[in-house]
Amino acid sequence: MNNFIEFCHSISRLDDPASADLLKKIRRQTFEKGEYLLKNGQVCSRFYFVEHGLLKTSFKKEDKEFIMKFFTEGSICTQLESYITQGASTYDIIALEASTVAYLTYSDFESLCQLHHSIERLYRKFVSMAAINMMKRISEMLEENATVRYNNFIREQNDLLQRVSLGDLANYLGITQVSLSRIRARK
Amino acid sequence: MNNFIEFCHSISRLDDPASADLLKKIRRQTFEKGEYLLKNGQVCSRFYFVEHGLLKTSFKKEDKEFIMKFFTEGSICTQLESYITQGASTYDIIALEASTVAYLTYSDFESLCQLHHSIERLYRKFVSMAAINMMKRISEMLEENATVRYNNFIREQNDLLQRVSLGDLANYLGITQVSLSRIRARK
DNA sequence: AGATTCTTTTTACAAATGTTAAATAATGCT
DNA sequence: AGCATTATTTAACATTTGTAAAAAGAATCT
Repeated sequence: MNNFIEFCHSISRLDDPASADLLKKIRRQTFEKGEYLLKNGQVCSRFYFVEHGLLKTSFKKEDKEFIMKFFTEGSICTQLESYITQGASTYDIIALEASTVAYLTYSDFESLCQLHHSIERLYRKFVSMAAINMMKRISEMLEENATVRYNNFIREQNDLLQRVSLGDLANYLGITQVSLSRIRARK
Repeated sequence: MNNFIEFCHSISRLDDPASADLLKKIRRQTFEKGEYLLKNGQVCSRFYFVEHGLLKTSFKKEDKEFIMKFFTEGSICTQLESYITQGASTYDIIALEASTVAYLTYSDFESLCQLHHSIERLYRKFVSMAAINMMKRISEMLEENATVRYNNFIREQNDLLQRVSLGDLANYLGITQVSLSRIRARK
């Protein structure tokens, strides 16, 4: 499922006028590998959907990078805090592969929500999905050590393992690359 | 702010009919210290708001307990995943102090969302707030070690420190009580 | 191919956290 | 008050993870 409007329909029923209005507002853009969709300090003014490619949201602290999330084809990709509050982001969004994204601007999406109850509901469900995913991540970080987290990752996102550098994977798991390398060695 | 309906108004504008309908559906209940609002395996069928008291959501794994969140006066208290999916919860919700909560049942809240666009928007904002909070928690777990997380906790929730056992605090921080005790000792 | 750069692994040592058990302190009960 | 229970701290040792530096391996470029 890498078509935004189809994805929306699969998440929540949209009446025809809503669907038509939504379709009119969807924009599209492509990014090269390494390009920034959002830079630390900017406001995230777009609600992205990944059609092709792979991206990450991350932030840096004292030369160390931490990755909040990878975004693959068929997933919503936004820096939620900045998007919701329309405040400066502390995160980047960076293309890890050449990527094409569909997006709605913040003001378009907000207008659509005002105009169409069914789009407001769609948005509600998007955020609900994001919240559930984050809760799972928190649980996993609480209860499992890095070895288990790594094994969970290769079990649940084996495809990603092929596409993400081990450095980035370590930054996502919250350990150093050296530590990840160690974990991989003893198996 | 420990009145549910006022809290709702403070989050998102509600038109009068919506506000009136919402008010009609709000129920109230009190719990003794130690009582369960939700047990692992049950479906979370209520959307709680804490008027007085203190609660936690937690889960157990191999005798170890992990705490997802504390809920104080004036905050939403729900096991979001179970509530949203209406599936069995893997978490408990437990009163840490005698507590009184206001709540909406799932079916009432869903009906209200169908009926009133402004309540759908309110719900959207509730979930957005929850998502932002969880994202902050994830960042903190990624970038800070237990000592810093403990110091952040006493800085940002010093009131809670007085009300929560150190065991529970350790379970929230994701470390053992022994380790927390050590952190507290060296200061 | 050779040179360069980036990624990953390895090594050695330091620091943080976990585990188990015991000791101490605090709380609640009768 | 005295007893029992629970919460917290301390100690000793094991394991995990971090740090820094070097080595090995892969990818890129000309």
